Amino acid sequence: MSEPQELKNAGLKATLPRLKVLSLFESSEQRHLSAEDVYRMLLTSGEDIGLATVYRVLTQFEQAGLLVRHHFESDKAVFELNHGTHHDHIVCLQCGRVEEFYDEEIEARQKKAATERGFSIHDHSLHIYADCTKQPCPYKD
Amino acid sequence: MSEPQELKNAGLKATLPRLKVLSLFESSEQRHLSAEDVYRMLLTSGEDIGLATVYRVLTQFEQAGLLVRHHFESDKAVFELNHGTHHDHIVCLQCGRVEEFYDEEIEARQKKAATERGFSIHDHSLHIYADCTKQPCPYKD
DNA sequence: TTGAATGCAAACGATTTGCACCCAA
DNA sequence: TTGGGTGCAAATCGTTTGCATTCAA
Repeated sequence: MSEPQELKNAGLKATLPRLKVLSLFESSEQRHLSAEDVYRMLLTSGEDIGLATVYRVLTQFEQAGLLVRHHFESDKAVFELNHGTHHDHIVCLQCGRVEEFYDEEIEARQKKAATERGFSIHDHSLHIYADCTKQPCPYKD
Repeated sequence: MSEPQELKNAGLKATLPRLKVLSLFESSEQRHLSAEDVYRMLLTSGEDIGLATVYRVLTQFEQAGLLVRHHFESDKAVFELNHGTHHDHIVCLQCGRVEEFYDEEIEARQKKAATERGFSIHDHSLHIYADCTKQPCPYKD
């Protein structure tokens, strides 16, 4: 499906900033991007898009279900394409490396613990904070 | 152990603001408090303590191991007394209710997933985000 | 006495918002 | 044409920091 069509299906006008942000996520090898990341990457590739617009577009994409927002214990939010399949994250607190994983048993036990305590669980990923054991950490923050 | 003594053991001078903040956590029925919460509760009980001091004291207590800091997906950090035993949290995104739990199997599987992917895990609690199923949510935010 | 701790106000970094201008439908 | 979208700058919000003053040891 074309990107303009993806946006229309999400109920959003196919404007230039939206197309650029969407294709950035679809082409970037980094799955998790902050607003600043997106803003800087767009500037670098010669686009003239304001930071406020980036924030607005990211929020709209989140509401439309195109992106998922995470916080990862840092001050700034990161976004990733919503590929529909639920998964959790392991995040290195030193370098920011993120790996995804899924464990059926963890999901089931989470759900049970929540239900027993009067909660209805969200389809919200767990974040496990850790340190890379590789020396040195393979990414810089 | 007396509170002044607890502070000294933690390597901190027993100043009035520190004593007040510590005893607030030890006497509050709410385990999880933000800096603003602490600040307002101190003001209410007639103490004259600056917000900046509250932030400094909370950070020092965290570094000294007296408190643990969490983010709980909201914009502001909350702190709880460090009672030494590791536990995870289930947080209602509507009302902020927090319940603690511990599941051996979840811990083991987390650790395994992390190790397999080149991470050394932190003793950092998981946060499970959910909605209260009780009507209405029993706490207000 | 004296360096550490505080209070206040200014500074900060991430994010949001008001408003005049612009563009996709 | 026209209402939503955008850029810019100013405003927010939580948190931190500089500095002169105060206090615990």
